[in-house]
Amino acid sequence: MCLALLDGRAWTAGELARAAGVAPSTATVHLGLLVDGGLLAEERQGRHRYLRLSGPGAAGLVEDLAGRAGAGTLTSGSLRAVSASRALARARTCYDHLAGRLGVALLDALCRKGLVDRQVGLSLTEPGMEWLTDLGIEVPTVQRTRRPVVRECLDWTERRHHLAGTVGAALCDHMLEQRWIERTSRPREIRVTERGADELRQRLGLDLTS
Amino acid sequence: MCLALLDGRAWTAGELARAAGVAPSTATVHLGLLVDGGLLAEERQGRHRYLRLSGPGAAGLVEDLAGRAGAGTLTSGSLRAVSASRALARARTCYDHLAGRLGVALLDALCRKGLVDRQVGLSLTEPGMEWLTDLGIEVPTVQRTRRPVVRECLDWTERRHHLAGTVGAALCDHMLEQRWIERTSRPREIRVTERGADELRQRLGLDLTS
DNA sequence: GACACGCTTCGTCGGCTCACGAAACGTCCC
DNA sequence: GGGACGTTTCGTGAGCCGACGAAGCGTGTC
Repeated sequence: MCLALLDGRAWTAGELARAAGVAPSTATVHLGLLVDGGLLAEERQGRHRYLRLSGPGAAGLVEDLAGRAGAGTLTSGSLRAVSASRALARARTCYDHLAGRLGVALLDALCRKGLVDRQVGLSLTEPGMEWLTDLGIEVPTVQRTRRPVVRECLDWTERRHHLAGTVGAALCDHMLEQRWIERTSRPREIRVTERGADELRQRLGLDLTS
Repeated sequence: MCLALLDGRAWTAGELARAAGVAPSTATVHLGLLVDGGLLAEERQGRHRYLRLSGPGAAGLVEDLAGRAGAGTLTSGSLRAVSASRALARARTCYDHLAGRLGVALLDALCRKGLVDRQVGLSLTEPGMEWLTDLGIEVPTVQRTRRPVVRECLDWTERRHHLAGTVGAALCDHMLEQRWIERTSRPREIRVTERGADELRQRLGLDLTS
């Protein structure tokens, strides 16, 4: 259920129960514990109980645990499940930023262009800030919650890092808004649009033919 | 046992069993699982089995979980336990860097002096690199393992961040070597020496009278 | 108002987890 | 070699965990 919630959206208790393959009553208990423990936040609307990860910290913890546990279980199963997981490996959202091969390639490209620096921790360079401004993205500064502006997040299909933090989230938002990418019917899956491929090639030298 | 191992040193299986208050046979099983899971690394020497956290990533995960679970349990108990935990709250090591009020104050001072920047993630500034060189600390660059040079680590007594990463570790090493601080007889406890207090005041304007 | 629906509460039960002690093994030190 | 010591293996047992279904509650819909 926590993995399902990594898509960053709020799910109802019933959806999570179905996703996990357990009875609704079972889900109620577990979700209650997770809320009590501060990992999930809930919002009640009518007869629905919406649940989401309580914040980036919680998402980070789930990512970390998932990375260690190895989500290798996803790669086996029915044909349908396998092809779905292949699509997810290609491009997906991870909480509120991009993941999968696309996410990893994006961070690589940003580093190659000198927009993000990996030498001393992960940091946004001066050109990087300009590049974001050019795109119309307001460069976020560190806020109350102390969420890092740029952060590395371990990608558990690629086993390499992709870009998280407020910049990762803002970039993902922007790409969705400008229709460089779009969501498919499946929860966390992402598809790069024609326009997105062009923009990424021009702005970052990123070739997505693979 | 994981919390005990956060002191960054290797413990024997028996020590960990005693620390956790379980039978040696019980500890054997659990430690075996943790090693299999990749969280701990082991090293056998004669009849001893030494265990340590497998790396900074593992330490980070334990820190994160401990922070969420709230180590509030430590603050109650016998008088002896309470005074021990007070000493730990004052200054201790966390894996391989400094924690407790000292650790938090150190990071604050570094930021105030402009040696570390909190605005865009956490990063080491140009003056910060010079400051380290002046101390005789070679400024670490990002290495194979991709361990961040500077990283924020949530301090679970102070509920604020202290400095981790390779610089946090190097600084802690240096302070021990130069006897600015020294270990006490208790596992993770640290005491600031006279000399250390002087140096910290002069170099960082850090006053430790509290 | 009746009904469908989503969620929750409660009671129950199987099974797994985790603890222990006894015994064995290997190492180190007389 | 003998004995102390640290660790491991194995068997056993208590207890908790986590699952379910039935029943109940509140909300939305016809």
